[in-house]
Amino acid sequence: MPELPEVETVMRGLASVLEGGRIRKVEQRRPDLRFPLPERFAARLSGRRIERMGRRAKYILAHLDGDEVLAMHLGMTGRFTITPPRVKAKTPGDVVRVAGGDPRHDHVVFHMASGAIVTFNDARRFGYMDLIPSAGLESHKHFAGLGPEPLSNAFNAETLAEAANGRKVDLKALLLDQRVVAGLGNIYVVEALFRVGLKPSAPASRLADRRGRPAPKTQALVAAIRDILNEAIAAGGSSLRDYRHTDGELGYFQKAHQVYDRAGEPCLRQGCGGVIRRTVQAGRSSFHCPRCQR
DNA sequence: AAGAACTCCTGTTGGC
DNA sequence: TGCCAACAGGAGTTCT
Repeated sequence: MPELPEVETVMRGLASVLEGGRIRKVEQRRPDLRFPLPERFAARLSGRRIERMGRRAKYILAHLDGDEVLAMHLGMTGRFTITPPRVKAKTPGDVVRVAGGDPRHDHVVFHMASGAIVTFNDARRFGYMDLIPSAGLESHKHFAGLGPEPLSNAFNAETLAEAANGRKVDLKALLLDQRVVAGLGNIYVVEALFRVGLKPSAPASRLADRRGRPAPKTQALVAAIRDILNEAIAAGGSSLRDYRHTDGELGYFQKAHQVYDRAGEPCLRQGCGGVIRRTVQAGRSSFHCPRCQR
């Protein structure tokens, strides 16, 4: 569900109440999410100060005192809700319920010294959390293989062409591969390919010439990915079926989707007249305009 | 070893 | 209206 812009938006929302704050107590309501939670998870977090919030790929990072990082992944349906200090719920959990989903899926609850309460809710439990020593973060198994951040200079036409060179997968699969570029998901890949007129099923090798140098459209694709992510972050992240900002407000970037979930609807490019088509690649939906994507 | 298939889990949606 | 299959924004693991 959440891709880089949504994760960034959630992280910023969390930073407003967590950064510089101290964790008073953590309620861990089940032993695992997608993976087992760390040993003595709640006990190890209580009393810790959150020095800084950050993000890497689709991971939200809470840098703790004592040189450990709490890494959190939202999976498909993970969400955080914030109950600010001094909000008195009529019944316990009342405020959280506004946007937090079914209370049965409240798995981890952070009680801050400030009085703020941050609740992690995840129906499908594809999300996970881990406590990792700061020094070993980049070499941790979840992070070691990650490709460059798409908004950093490390992601550019040259590195993308290099990653695509000789690959047999299609463009869709290449861009979803977190080892190639970290943070894209189904929606933004589909949207970026539309912008540059490449169809999702085209071979990834089209991004490189015979020497592994960038092909003509490679630079445009890099630029489109950056633009789309920046626009989405600016808009506060997408809001789809089960996504909410941490404060319960709906996002609105879905209004800007040009092809995603628009099967059968007209292509929005001026004068195109094509009809958006849904296809399935590796069990996942893709959308493209057959007239302007080749 | 790359690439594709399968898997985890629950909620929602669309077709009949 | 009710029922049930299909599908959902992720990604690690297992196969071929």
